[in-house]
Amino acid sequence: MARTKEFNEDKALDKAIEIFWHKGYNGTSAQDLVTYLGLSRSSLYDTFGDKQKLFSKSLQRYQKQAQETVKDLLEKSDNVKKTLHDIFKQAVLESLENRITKGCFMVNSSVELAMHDEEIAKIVKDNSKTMEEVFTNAVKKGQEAGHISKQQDARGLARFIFNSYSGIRVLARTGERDKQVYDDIVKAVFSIL
Amino acid sequence: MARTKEFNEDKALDKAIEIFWHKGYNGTSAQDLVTYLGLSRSSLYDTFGDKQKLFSKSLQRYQKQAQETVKDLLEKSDNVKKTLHDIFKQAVLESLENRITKGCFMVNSSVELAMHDEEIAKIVKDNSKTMEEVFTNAVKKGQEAGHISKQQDARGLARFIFNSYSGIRVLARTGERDKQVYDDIVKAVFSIL
DNA sequence: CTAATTCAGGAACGATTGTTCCGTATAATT
DNA sequence: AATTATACGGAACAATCGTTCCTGAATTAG
Repeated sequence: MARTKEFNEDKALDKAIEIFWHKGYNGTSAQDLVTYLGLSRSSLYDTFGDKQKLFSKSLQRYQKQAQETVKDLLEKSDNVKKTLHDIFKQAVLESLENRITKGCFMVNSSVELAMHDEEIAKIVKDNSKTMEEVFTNAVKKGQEAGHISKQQDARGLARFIFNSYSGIRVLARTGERDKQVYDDIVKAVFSIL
Repeated sequence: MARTKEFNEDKALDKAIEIFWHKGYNGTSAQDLVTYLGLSRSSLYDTFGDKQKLFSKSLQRYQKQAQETVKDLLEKSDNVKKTLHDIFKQAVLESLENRITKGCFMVNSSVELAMHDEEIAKIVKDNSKTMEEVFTNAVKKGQEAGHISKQQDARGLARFIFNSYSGIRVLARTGERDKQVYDDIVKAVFSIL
């Protein structure tokens, strides 16, 4: 009975992720969104409600994607320490490859909004909890396989790993472009495991 | 010849630090500043120029204060490892004590602005460089005194320490209030040294 | 064909943004 | 006491903010 949408909602969301990731929530205007997503004001508001809802949906989509990638890699891995190392190496590469580094959308959003927006705070908390679980399981697996030291408990190490990862993403956001800096950090982090 | 200022410029700057630290640059309006600093629009603009200049001055003042504190502690210390540990413990306490945690003004500003404001980027870069130097000297001192392992080079460890510190400040900003999480991270960090 | 719905584009909304300007009050210097 | 430079309070600015609404054309299902 009705006309079909001409744009793909998920692709529009991916565009929204990109611009919010780069400019932040407060730094992105409605006009920015209209221009960058390539759809009209009316379509944008009809589809996504308002700016806050669009941001929230974008962050949730980003979280889901990022989480699943890491989770799959670690669950399929038969050498968890190496896989963790690969994940960090990948983060370092991403920090260096683009002239404009965006860091981590979740970290950026935590810093900008978690204190002021309950819904975003909830997403951030969910993410932390899930990632802690993923890393904890991974560390346990590595400890049982003998790849990772059993001197410290798995959850503590998982929290440490996640913290180091956050730090690296902040570093990227500062514009650091010296690979040696990242490599020094990663080296120290993995000297513990 | 002229009327005297009724307010103290440095105290006003400290107020500006507080509100920018809490709400970020884009999240703080001119009205917020007028209200919170307690001076008129005209005085504010006459004294500090514009919002960007006021922010820049605030961040520089914060940097100077924070840097000197850490630098003094480490240079006067005769057990650098313990002093570093104290600095981390202090950061953990600050993350837990206020119902509203502000993280680290420098980290927040890096994430929000370093990509988009060259002047802020310069301050952030300066800060990173100086802090790296301070930590490197501290680690060297600790290594010579036998408190810190010589297995890894001082600069690499310094970068790792700074990175862990950033991570903890992000964690605070996410609203994490479980002391155990912070303690696990600090424990892992210091197991390296 | 009809009815329903979405589309793009833009006008327009009131609110808020950062900033400027002006008249008056005030205090130090002559 | 007169002069003068500046701080002050507040009105006012244009611009932009996020959001709503209207138009008319396009598209689809019944």
